[in-house]
Amino acid sequence: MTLMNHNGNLNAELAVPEVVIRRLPLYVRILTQFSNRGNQVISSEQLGLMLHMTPAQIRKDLSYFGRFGKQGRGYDVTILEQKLRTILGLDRAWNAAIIGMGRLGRAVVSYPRFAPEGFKILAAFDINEDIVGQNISGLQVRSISQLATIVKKLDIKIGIVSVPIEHAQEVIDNLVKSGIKSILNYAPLSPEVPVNVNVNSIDPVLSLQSMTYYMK
Amino acid sequence: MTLMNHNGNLNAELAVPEVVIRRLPLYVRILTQFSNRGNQVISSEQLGLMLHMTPAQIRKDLSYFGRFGKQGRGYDVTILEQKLRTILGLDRAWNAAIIGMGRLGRAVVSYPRFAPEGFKILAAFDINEDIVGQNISGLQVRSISQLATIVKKLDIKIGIVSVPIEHAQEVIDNLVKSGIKSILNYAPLSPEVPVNVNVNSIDPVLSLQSMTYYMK
DNA sequence: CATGCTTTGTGATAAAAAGCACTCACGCAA
DNA sequence: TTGCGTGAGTGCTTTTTATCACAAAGCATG
Repeated sequence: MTLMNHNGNLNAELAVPEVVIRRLPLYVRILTQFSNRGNQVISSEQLGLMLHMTPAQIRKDLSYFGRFGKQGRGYDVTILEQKLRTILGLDRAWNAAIIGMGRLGRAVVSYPRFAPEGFKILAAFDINEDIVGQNISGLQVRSISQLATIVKKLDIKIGIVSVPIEHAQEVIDNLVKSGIKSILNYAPLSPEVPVNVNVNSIDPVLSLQSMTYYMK
Repeated sequence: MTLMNHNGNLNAELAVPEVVIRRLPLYVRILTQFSNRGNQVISSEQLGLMLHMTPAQIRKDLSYFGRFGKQGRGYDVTILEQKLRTILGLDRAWNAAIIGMGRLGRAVVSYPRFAPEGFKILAAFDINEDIVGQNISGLQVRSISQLATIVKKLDIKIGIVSVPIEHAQEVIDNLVKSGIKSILNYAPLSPEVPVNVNVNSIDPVLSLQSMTYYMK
């Protein structure tokens, strides 16, 4: 049934499975580390070793996007890293807004690993009028009512939700209305969003709650 | 090949797929909400609606553990919640220790959703001697050298790793040596652990990095 | 106490993901 | 050059996961 091959495919670029996309950032990460150590070439076997996966899977994953390796040699670290960054859209910066500036929100904005990866939190919002107006880590907290305006003005593409669960769905609806298509959600719920909107939830409690199953 | 049926199976309780285990806490969460709203009965359809999954999948998942529903009616909310909690080991409290009391560690210990779910952070450790001895959110920060001793003394079963990536593997090795079998890891790496140890990583950067793929 | 409606539990089927194994490209060395 | 060793790319197979669809079970109603 004529599916895709490495580039230029008959019936859709939708064909790359989401699991594969979720693994690409892992590859990028290892490649960056490798390149920092001065290595020029890496094999699928080495990658697999570092990520605890089979070399075959890595090769398969990469083959969705092109032929990046050289037989008998491996992958050029720098080139592959660059290609994957481009594929993932990591060759540019992305602006984000955070909604919810309570304890969790404050922790998130001061988290030092977003900015170096090109994710810039440019605006902060809260529902609570006591918090609105405060300056937190260099961000002036705005009223949620300004969301749509600011999203447009600052070209914000990502929403980070760190409000309590009671407000989460409402805030997410607001983000969607403002045109946001990508949401990083810290609230413990499975939000309702249109199919063209992507939500990724961070939920350490769920992780703990499934680990306990194996502790008996 | 004679696999498991709902309880009492010929060749191993290992037979429940991990994906299923990871979904059970979601069911528990919805059941709790439902019961708080005073509902007595819930159907797989309602559950599926709230979690955006098919009713069939929910029924299949539950069928790994028993027959909890009544045909034509659904599941008794309270009973099912209780059963699932027991299956997951959530009918007791679990003691945890956190290693790394920098910014991230401080945020984690003050995160208000662990304790109510029965996860008690009883001890905090750090490598940095400047931090050791400080009192943070009611926890006396200890030297990492005391890890094994304290793990035994306080019956700690879960390790939470919030150290910078450079120290993460070393800290994880230490946890493993201390007898810890379950680790919640906030450092951006795929740690090396023995097969009988469970690591779950929380990594919001990876989430963002795969979402950008769909934003073009 | 039958009839109809609902929803479970589950074999069977389908879809998705992972892994295998082989071919052939490339680099190196003699 | 030629020959050898390594490792990518990829059809094919296997395994895993999700879905379908239906028989049987419970409840409600007259």
